[in-house]
Amino acid sequence: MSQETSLGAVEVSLSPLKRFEEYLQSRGKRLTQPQRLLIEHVFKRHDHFDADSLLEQLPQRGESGRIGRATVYRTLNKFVEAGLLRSFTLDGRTVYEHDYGYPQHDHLHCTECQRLIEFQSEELIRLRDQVASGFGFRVLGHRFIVNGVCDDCLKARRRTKRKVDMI
Amino acid sequence: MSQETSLGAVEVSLSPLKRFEEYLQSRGKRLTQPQRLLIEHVFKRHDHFDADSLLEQLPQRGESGRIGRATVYRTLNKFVEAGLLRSFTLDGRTVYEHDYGYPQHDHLHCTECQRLIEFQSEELIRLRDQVASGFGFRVLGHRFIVNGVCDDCLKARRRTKRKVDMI
DNA sequence: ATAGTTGCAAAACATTTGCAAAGTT
DNA sequence: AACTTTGCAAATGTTTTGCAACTAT
Repeated sequence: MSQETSLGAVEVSLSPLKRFEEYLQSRGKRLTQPQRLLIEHVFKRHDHFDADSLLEQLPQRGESGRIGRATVYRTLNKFVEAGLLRSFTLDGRTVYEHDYGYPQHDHLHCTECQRLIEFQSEELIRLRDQVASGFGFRVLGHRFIVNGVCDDCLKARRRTKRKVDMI
Repeated sequence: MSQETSLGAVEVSLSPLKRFEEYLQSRGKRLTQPQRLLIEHVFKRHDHFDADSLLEQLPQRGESGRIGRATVYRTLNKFVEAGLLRSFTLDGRTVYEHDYGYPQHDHLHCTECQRLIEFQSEELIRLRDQVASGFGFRVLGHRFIVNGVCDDCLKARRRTKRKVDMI
């Protein structure tokens, strides 16, 4: 999912792994090696990714063999259920990003370079809740994606403009 | 796409069909019976739908035979390109709604009954553009979907509450 | 031991595409 | 006639599922 702009972290009491263990225990589920490896990999750095790119990044030969595609999908779903990750759809594929320990935010999506720029706006939340309450609607969440062209791509366009005009 | 709440129409000069004909002519494309039938069907009433539900609603035996799934997909794409329809993704499927002759708006999505409630907010647009300009980002559009539980479903829940509590 | 988890391959979905036949201009 | 569109079936791309083997508790 290439480049991105990210916000600062937020203080949390438990590590993602601990948080996940709690989630699993509360439902009689089990923590396994593949899950441990995935959680470590996913929380190593903040970025946006999809199941397939994550799969590609995984070591093809871990000590406990390779991690299958199905496991990646199944585990990502668990992470979302556990509140570790948040997901949304972009061009037909599911994109994941950190949720646990990361502030609520929205995105500017550059349709040229695919970059996702994060931003926070309390005003948006206020507006959302105000609109919803007008409909007697109980808000559980939202997704707000602004699409357009980022600064860098606009600059690149200007740079190329002359050449293009000359054709 | 079941129930919904819709906003009023907006004055337009041309009918959707005329508008589409203009679009086609400007690109040397052709208007056909299936397209005519689809445009008529789609603009008969304002609602949200996906390619498959539209296909199901079509008469299985028109005078010119049946309309195939591929044609529905291809034609919907043309409608979007022509600015007649707008589309967004909901739970992995593409949802369409009127764009031409209909005001810009956003949605509250009830995750219980799947209803889509439309609302308009100029403030949202202002906020969006303000945030974007702070990043030197050129806005082309956005999608904002608030999910939660609608008024009706909340009421239904309350009605059922007692029974549930007694189990 | 008892269940949940894995990896693989197959299945499930939504959508797109190749192609010959049919329709439009 | 020239070229676009259609319908079908096959292909695509993403995500899910069935199942036997494996693993955590």
